[in-house]
Amino acid sequence: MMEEQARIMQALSGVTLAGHSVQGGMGLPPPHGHEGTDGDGRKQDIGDILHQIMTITDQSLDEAQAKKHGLNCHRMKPALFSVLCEIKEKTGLSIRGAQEQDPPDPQLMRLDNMLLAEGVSGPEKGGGSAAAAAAAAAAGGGAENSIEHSDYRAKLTQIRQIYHTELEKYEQACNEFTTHVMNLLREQSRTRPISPKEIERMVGIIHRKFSSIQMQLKQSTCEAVMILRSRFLDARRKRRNFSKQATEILNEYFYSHLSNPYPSEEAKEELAKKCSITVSQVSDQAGSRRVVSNWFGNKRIRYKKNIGKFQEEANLYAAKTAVTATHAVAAAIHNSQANSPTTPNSGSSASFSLPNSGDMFMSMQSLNGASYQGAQVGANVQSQGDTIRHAISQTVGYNDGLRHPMYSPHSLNGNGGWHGAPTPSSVTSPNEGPGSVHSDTSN
DNA sequence: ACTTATGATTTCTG
DNA sequence: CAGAAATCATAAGT
Repeated sequence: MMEEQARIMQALSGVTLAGHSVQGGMGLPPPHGHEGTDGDGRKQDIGDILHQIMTITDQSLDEAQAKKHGLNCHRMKPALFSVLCEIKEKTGLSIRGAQEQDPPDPQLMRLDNMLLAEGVSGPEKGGGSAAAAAAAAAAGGGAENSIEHSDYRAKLTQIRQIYHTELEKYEQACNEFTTHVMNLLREQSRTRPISPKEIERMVGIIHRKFSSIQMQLKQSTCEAVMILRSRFLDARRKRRNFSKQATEILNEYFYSHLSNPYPSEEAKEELAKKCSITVSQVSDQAGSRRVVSNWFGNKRIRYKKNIGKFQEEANLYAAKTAVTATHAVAAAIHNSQANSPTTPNSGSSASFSLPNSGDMFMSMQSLNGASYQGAQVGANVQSQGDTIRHAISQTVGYNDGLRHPMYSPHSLNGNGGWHGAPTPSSVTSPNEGPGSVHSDTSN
């Protein structure tokens, strides 16, 4: 502080009359002479100077420059200067006191966090094209959502680039402006006292201003990202039919667990994996499981609503699984011939406690006119459990007295699950006919 | 253009 | 909260 003052003084003395450096004390008017004529003249003089100073801004540049020079050379200048120093010293305290620490703006923090989370402000994650290629390569077969994903990434990269450019621009402008102001202040410091604190404050103000501009940038960037995101989400929300393969897998599971088509979370996950329903997006896990849940929810209700319509499909998948099951069982039996085949477990996933093939068989019969060539399909139509037993009974001669493999009228309704399971018998003709009840009264 | 299929969402329910 | 049921909105088939 002291040396700064000294510096300013020095600079000043270089400009003004060399001899008149201010002597240590306050630069008040010299005490000699009473409040007489001399004093009045001086007062007048000072008032004049002040007036000039105050009006200097109203004048043209040249004029002002000239006036400034004049003032600089004025004999009273050193005195005034030190007075100003005094005043500043005092007011400076209050300013300093009033200067609150800028609180870390929560809004800005929020934006920063979001930008970081969105990968806009974070480190560059591989070039767009490279990333896209990687994504495409990774996905292999069903890469359609990866393509979308890379599209998204590309757009995000674009946003990021703009953001960074703008940010840099602002930064640069801020620096430029700061140096400019600093120079200005330095220049002015010859005329008026400027403490480093003041400069600091000035710089602080400038920075704050610029950061508020930056905040706007960040905000609009955030908005852009949000829009992009939502548009993407919408695009994803748009119905995309699953791949043939996926529906196949799901249907397989559904029909082979017809008596209890409620896959466990575990099973859902597995199914999701199998179907490569990697519907990216956050929570690949929960998300894909939800997708599977949706599918089963829809399937259950729609199946129940109009069994007839699903008959063909049911037969198809039942037959399919039956075949695989038979093979599996055959293999199993082959492997463990010694073991008593008390628990015929199929290789496929776990627990279908009470497979009641009755559903299918019966409802198939109840199909309106065009009954599906009964016997043959009927045999195949049995769901896994029965098929297995059947196969076993044929192969090994194992037969628990469960029920007739071919014809089991009322499924043991013991299986509570799948409650609404339309009792086949009552279904006689679940309103079939031409205008079958639209499941959805759409719109 | 209209209908059907189908994935998702919303609302309701136990 | 999971699942049923209703509903929405779009894809796909005609």
